[in-house]
Amino acid sequence: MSGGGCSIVWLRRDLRVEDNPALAAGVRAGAVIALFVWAPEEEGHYYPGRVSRWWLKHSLAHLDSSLKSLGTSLITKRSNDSISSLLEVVKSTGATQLFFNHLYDPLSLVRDHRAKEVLTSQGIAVRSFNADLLYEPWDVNDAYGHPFTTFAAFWERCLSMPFDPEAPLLPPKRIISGDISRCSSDPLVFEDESEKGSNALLSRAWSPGWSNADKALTTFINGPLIEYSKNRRKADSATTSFLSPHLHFGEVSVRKVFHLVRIKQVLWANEGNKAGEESVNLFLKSIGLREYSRYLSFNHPYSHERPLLGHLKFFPWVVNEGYFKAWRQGRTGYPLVDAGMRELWATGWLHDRIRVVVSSFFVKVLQLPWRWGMKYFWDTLLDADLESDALGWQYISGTLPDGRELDRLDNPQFEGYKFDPNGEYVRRWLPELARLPTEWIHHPWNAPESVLQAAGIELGSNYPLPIVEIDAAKARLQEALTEMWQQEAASRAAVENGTEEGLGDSFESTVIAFPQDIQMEEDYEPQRNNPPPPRRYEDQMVPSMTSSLIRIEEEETSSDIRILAEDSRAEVPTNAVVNQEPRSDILNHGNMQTIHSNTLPQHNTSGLRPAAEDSTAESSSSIRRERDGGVVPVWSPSTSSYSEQFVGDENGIGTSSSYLQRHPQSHQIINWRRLPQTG
DNA sequence: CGTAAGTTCTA
DNA sequence: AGAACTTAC
Repeated sequence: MSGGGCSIVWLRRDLRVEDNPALAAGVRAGAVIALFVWAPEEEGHYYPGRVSRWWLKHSLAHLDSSLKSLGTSLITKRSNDSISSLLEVVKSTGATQLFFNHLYDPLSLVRDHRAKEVLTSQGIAVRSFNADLLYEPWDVNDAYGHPFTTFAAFWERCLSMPFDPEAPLLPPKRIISGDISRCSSDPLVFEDESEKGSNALLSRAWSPGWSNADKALTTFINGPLIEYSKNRRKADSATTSFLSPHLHFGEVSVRKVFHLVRIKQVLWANEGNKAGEESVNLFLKSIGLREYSRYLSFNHPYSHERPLLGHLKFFPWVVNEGYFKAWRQGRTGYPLVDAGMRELWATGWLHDRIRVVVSSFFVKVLQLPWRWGMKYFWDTLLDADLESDALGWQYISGTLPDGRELDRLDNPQFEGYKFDPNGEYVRRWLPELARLPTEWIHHPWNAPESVLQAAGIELGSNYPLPIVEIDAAKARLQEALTEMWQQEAASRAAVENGTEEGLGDSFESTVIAFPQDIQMEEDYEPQRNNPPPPRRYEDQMVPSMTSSLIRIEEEETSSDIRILAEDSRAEVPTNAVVNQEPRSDILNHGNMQTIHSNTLPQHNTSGLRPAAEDSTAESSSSIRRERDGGVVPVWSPSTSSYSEQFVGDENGIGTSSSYLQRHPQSHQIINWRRLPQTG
């Protein structure tokens, strides 16, 4: 027991009692107030979607009942400002300490850093922990101490780190409750009446909550894992782990997953079970990608809204809301794509392979701005996860150094026969095609009229013709790429000549406002090769969390983001390269640099704030845990000049008013309940 | 044993 | 789509 007052354990996306370092620290320190603050407005544009909120609701209820059986209960606060709520709880409970686990999305990095500052200044001892990753982002560096810029190298390093990931902690045996007599819980509303009906079906397929997550993990490890390498290429998701929503909300710790899976791997290796061993490697790789998504987000806090490779700024996206609508509705005329999109809206779930299919179709065939697609995923996926989805879309869009080739355009027809060779998946989600023979199931437009008639299909009527022909898409993609490189070269020349500093208007061409008036009418008319509408400057505003960060800067005089940045510099380890340029300068004239995709990243001076790496290089895990307790990961805008290979992370957001200010309802834009249900 | 064809992979 | 690797004859 330390110093009288109790501790607040601020729970966020770590909704578990097992292997929860912040909770364990609170319990060790004495009496505990377990707190959850629901402040979705803080998420800005990324207000959680319907199914995600459904999950959260149940996960919290589950956690609350676990906490109750351990001796306390979950305090819930409804808020517009997490930090005010923290202060309020401090006041009403007399807490003297705050513990929480790290998050790595851009908003949390800033918010949590500020929380630490504000609470510390009020005399509260604040400690934070790694609970979400095998290794903290700042611990994984190349031989020169620089962050990795490709996944393979990153993951290889993770698997060969000199110290193992922390072993998972057991749940506390009991929790001494802090004094909550004067601290009331707010009722949290996660779904409105109209959403309840749609959500009712979810509980048939999913069981949120940490102990259910644990069961899902065990089931997977003892079942499908061994076949993972063999089966993972099927569109049907029978062999996936189904852990992603659990992992998103931190219902199970990734360290525990890693641990148990590794044990299984050793077992299989000893038995000489090569396939099992390989399966584990592949599964762990998908865990690694999740790690990498946090790593990227930490190193490039704008990666959810801006291509990491600069030239993509100049890609002439097709701004066609008709295409976008057809994609969402599953009416593109490509059966595998459409089946995937129908499954997504009906269930909130999509196999990883199909996510790749529908998103690469979106980017490469329709050439719609990838952020629209990412936003739709955010709104509809049960496991919507900003960092993972940003990584996925950037990978597909070819905006990562190791992403897919820009000019690669996969043919959905061939992918169909690859991932759904018998057409079962298509038939399940596209009943209108159910009677079509397998021979034609993935390319009905080629089917003889008699076959279509026998199957009851009238193309263009009850199932659309392809919205864009693949050949046309290929040609258009080539044109677009040519244009992109020309613009990129022109911009670079302009910068070199000093004619133009930064990007000027050219940047704006990729930053396209999310459509505002999406209606889900069914009377969709396929549009072919419509010229993109003219792009007005006002339309280019980014719907973004970072815009809302700027708003903080503008509106909250007491918490100027520049002050935040300067303060955080105190925590910069001495070996970090610090760009002293103040943020306001950056905003006014971005020092943007663009490069060719095939140039390898060379010097990526990190602008990260691991903070307070005070002790020496001891690698004993107990000491390390102690060290982690003092660290709050902070990304500080003033110090981010990451890599010359990448877009300057601080560029391009210099427009004055925030998207949120102008579109407060933007998160409600997609009313996808009104989509026609299939089946 | 050499070449062709097939398979599997790509964050 | 294309490379790299494996299998078949």
